[in-house]
Amino acid sequence: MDTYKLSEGALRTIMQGGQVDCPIMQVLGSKKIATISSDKERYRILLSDGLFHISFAMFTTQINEKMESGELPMFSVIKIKQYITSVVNNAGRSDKRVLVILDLEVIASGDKVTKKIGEPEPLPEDDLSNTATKQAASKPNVSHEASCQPTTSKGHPNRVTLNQSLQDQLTHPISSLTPYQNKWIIKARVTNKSNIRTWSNSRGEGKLFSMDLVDKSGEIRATAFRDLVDKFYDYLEIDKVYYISKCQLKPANKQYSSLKNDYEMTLTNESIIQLCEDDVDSVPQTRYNFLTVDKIGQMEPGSFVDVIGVCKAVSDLQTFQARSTGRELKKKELTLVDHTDNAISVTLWGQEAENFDGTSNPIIAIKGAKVGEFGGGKNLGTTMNGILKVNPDIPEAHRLRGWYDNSGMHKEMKNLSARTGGNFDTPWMNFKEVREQNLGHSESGDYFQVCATILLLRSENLLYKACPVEECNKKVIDMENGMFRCEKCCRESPNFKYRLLGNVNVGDFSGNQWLTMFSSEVEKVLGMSAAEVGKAYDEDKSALAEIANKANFKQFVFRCRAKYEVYNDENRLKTVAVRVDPVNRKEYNVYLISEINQLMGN
DNA sequence: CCCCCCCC
Repeated sequence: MDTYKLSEGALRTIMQGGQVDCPIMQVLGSKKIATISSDKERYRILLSDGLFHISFAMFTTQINEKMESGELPMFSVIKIKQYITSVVNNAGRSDKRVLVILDLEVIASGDKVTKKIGEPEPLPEDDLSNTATKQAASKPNVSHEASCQPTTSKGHPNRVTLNQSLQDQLTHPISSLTPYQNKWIIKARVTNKSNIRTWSNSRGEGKLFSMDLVDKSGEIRATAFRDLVDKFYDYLEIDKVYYISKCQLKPANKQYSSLKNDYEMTLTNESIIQLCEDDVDSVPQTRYNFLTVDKIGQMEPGSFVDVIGVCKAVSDLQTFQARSTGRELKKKELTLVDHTDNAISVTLWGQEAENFDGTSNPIIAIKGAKVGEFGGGKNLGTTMNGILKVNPDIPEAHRLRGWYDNSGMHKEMKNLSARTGGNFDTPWMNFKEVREQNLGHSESGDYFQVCATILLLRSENLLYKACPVEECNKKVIDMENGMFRCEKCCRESPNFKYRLLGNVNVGDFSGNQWLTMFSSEVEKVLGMSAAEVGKAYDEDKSALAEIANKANFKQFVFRCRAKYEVYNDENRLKTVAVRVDPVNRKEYNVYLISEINQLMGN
């Protein structure tokens, strides 16, 4: 069996705050850590250097994935390529230093090693204690904090006087930040900064802004509220690099953020932000996680993606009223294509739409575009949190430029935004909204869906004899000689099929409406086939009234098409329930909750 | 503590 040499004694050096390059260690075990909220799982690692072992090593999120995929079974020998130690406040007890592993290489899988190497003992408490760690950490912490006082004099920020190695030792990668330890300093670039926005709702009111922070290891969103807006907004400038410390971390709400981080930060009164002008080129610009256009077809509406493509076409600026708020909206729609030969429609809004110049087919990179769905096709839209760059100087952009100019411009593209014709996105309405919105004037009719109760299903004309020809459902004329004539097919036949015609008044809390329904939908309402209704009628001519009555006060979701039609020289609104379904409570509640939220101003 | 981001 192979033997592996561990870096004996390295843990003592590291846990006292010292540096060891690429130590070799063995994983002796792991334990899932209980985490707050729905946060991803984290592991606490039992780690040995052959001489000592510690039980409070942690991995960053990326390495957690290795843990979950089984790449790091017990007894694995690893090379630790990058790590930091952090002092955590141990709930009032003495502070504790933890080892956070940022990058590692598996030297040998535990399946191969199969046993513990050496006879490691627990690293003595003395080497972990408050005094030892404070001694190791106090000097840089003190000197650094002294140099990181916030300054309001924009033109003359205090110079950071630390030498480079000290800074590197002090600066933590963004990817290592967690809510479980709070003594960190990051060196990060502000890649995006929102406008100052005010809010007012049932929980209070105030103002805020947020920004995106980026370093070599990752990215995170930070938000400042109320008076901290005044304190920091002007000082923080897009594209500049800052030392930042003492912010509060909390799980990120993925619904609202496209950044690749499980956490986001909130600035507090203790937060320290200091402009950094040393070695800023080592801090990257915008971090993209580009998805090729073809992949966007599989994305859920509401999710965020980073995308890069060629602007193949752009619409004129369009202005219209928002149906919900009545606000005037401006948009421009551009068609983005890439080397996968797929195209997708991207909507730009407001100022961004007005300023956008799509001539000469520029390359467009968007960080944090929101995926939408319309008519069964997918589309993208920019949001306030996203970043749009025209002709960015990055390799992906140069590659696309070459592709498009050489061959891409002549290619036929698959349009992911094409409507598939399904009844997607039919808006929910109540009858008051139906009345007020004066529907029915468009060429193809206006669609809406309503959850309503049947007030009256008319038994008159509920049943009719129809042409037996498969695709022909025309009412036949009883020739009174055993034959039935279809005017549409111009032929007589000895038989017919029964069909139903729904003439129904349905209502909700806000009003009621007469609808017509085709046979298939009346069958769903009655829970009987047309043939069954016909049979009951043949046996007892008065059966229809009773059958129709049974439908009353039942509740359904009616998917309706409203359209004005000329009838007897009169233009009247006809509303057809093209689909009737039992109420899907879960789906309907999503709509009701969104209505409630809107009423609450959330 | 926000999180509205719209339309066909």
